[in-house]
Amino acid sequence: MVGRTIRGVIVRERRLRQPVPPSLADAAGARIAAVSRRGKYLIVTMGGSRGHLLVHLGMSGRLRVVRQAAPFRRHDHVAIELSSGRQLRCHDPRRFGLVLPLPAGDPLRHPLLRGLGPEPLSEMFNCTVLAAACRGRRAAIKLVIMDARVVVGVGNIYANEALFRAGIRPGIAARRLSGARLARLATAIRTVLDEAIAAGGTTLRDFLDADGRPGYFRQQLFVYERAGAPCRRCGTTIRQRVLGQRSTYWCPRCQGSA
DNA sequence: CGAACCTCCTGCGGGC
DNA sequence: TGCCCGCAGGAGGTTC
Repeated sequence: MVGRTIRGVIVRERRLRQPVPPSLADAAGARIAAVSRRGKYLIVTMGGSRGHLLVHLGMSGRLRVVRQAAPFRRHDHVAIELSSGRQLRCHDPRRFGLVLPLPAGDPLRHPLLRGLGPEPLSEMFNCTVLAAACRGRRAAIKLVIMDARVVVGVGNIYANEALFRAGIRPGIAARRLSGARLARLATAIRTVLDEAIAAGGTTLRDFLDADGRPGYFRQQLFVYERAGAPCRRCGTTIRQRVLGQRSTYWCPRCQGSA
């Protein structure tokens, strides 16, 4: 997309997580200067102080670049027409996603991005930061690492998997964990994300990347969606419960003894 | 302030 | 076969 010009914007469904504002049409004529990311938010920066487009895929969102004439499919809500003769299609059955124009200036000052914690694969995220976030907190450790103010990018799959690798039970109060165990956890978060990215992500049902390919990290999951199955490390039956309204999986033997 | 709970929405698989 | 129920990758918001 970088270097292309936005010829026009087609909005077929405005009712996303936030309504798509009519001003999105003002992007027409702008050149795409850069595409970046903060947490799970995508940022399309337009040249000439034309501002940015903030995109989030929610749970079911998908971005595809297709030829201009490709027929619209159900749940293709927004299309960005590019000077290449192709369109960026925003497809999102559940409509938990977001397409929002942002004014020129630092997009990180926007309310949705301002309070975000460090990127997990950057130097800014380490055991010291994690320990500070856990100090005094009675919340379950899984909820803490899924809190975007603490660290971004750790969704339900990778929270479960990182806790398994660190040998930590998901429901334990964050403040009860020693610095040494939190150091293991910080490392596990980075490792699991690195490996998942290398595998192209995790396709559970319908995830496809921008080129339409699935991800293969599912084959490397130790606990997620494995309730009742034997632990890959010790054979103990994987357990499941709900924590913060999200499915939570753990091996009672590999993850703590308490 | 933290913690618990709710909400948005469609699709799919399982049970009956 | 068809219907109902529960659950699903996120995350901002409300209430106490």
